[in-house]
Amino acid sequence: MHFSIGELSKKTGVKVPTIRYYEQEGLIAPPIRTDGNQRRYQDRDRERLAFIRHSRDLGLTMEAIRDLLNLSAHPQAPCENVDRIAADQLEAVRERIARLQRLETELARIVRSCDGHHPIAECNVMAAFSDHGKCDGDH
Amino acid sequence: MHFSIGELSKKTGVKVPTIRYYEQEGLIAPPIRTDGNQRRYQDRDRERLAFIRHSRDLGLTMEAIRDLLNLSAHPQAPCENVDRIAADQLEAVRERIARLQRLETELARIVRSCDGHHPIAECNVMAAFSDHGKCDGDH
DNA sequence: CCTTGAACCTCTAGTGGCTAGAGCACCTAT
DNA sequence: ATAGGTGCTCTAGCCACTAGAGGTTCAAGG
Repeated sequence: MHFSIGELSKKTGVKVPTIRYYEQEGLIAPPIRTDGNQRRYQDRDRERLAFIRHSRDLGLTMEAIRDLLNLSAHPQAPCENVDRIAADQLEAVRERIARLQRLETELARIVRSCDGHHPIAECNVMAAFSDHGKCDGDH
Repeated sequence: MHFSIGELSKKTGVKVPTIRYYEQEGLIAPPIRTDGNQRRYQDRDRERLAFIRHSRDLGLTMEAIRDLLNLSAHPQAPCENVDRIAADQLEAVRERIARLQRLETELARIVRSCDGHHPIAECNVMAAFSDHGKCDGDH
């Protein structure tokens, strides 16, 4: 029924200090305590923490998660705001992918430009890092 | 010949506080000062800072940049270590892309699963955030 | 009942790579 | 001579934790 922070950690995969941090930040409610001041959790807490964990794994910021948790407190309200948070996150992920792909192209070109057998003074990789003019895009 | 930190900033696109931060971190040498204690830079400093800036734009960590700068102090040494830093960075970028693409797939599926016109209690997006079991991969 | 040691507690500081702000001094143009 | 734009140092803040110190409590075994 009631379990310790270590057990909650094992059940959810969230590290113990992180759980305490989430409590401090108001993402999870302060649980009840034993006479000796140790935290004791219930299934309710486990579900909420699992939600937070999974949302973090999906790349959501703590702010977005906070918004979702607030929204979930009004289960009758329409879910458009929920969906918008997810759509925004998808868009953000797509932008980061696009940016990284430009980087990858550039780095691949740089790596190909040298075989590792020159003195550094004549290394094309070194030259490429020095000089943006040798790049195609703007990254 | 000699120019102020503001001018160096304009020439390189690195913000003034960032230049001071790089100096503090030992990436660039402390420049000479005016009688009134203001920094005065030379072209040499501009080149080094441009190198740092471009390397940062290519996603290198400050540690990797520090390594490159140290290597460049031995221009006769073979460039294999330089090339390895670049190759490692390329590999890191590719891993981040792969991870983000898994995320994108998952998020796209989640976003598609709801049209925004349900009460939150029945929202598939909300359900997907709660429960990793509904996901394909492990992100 | 007592002891052991694993797990818990709070509090502070550190991570990376900057950025913002306070409260001053200086430098250049008029 | 003065105005205001630029410079200086120092401290704190950002995000989302993570690490460590120094102490307390809990559960299992004797």
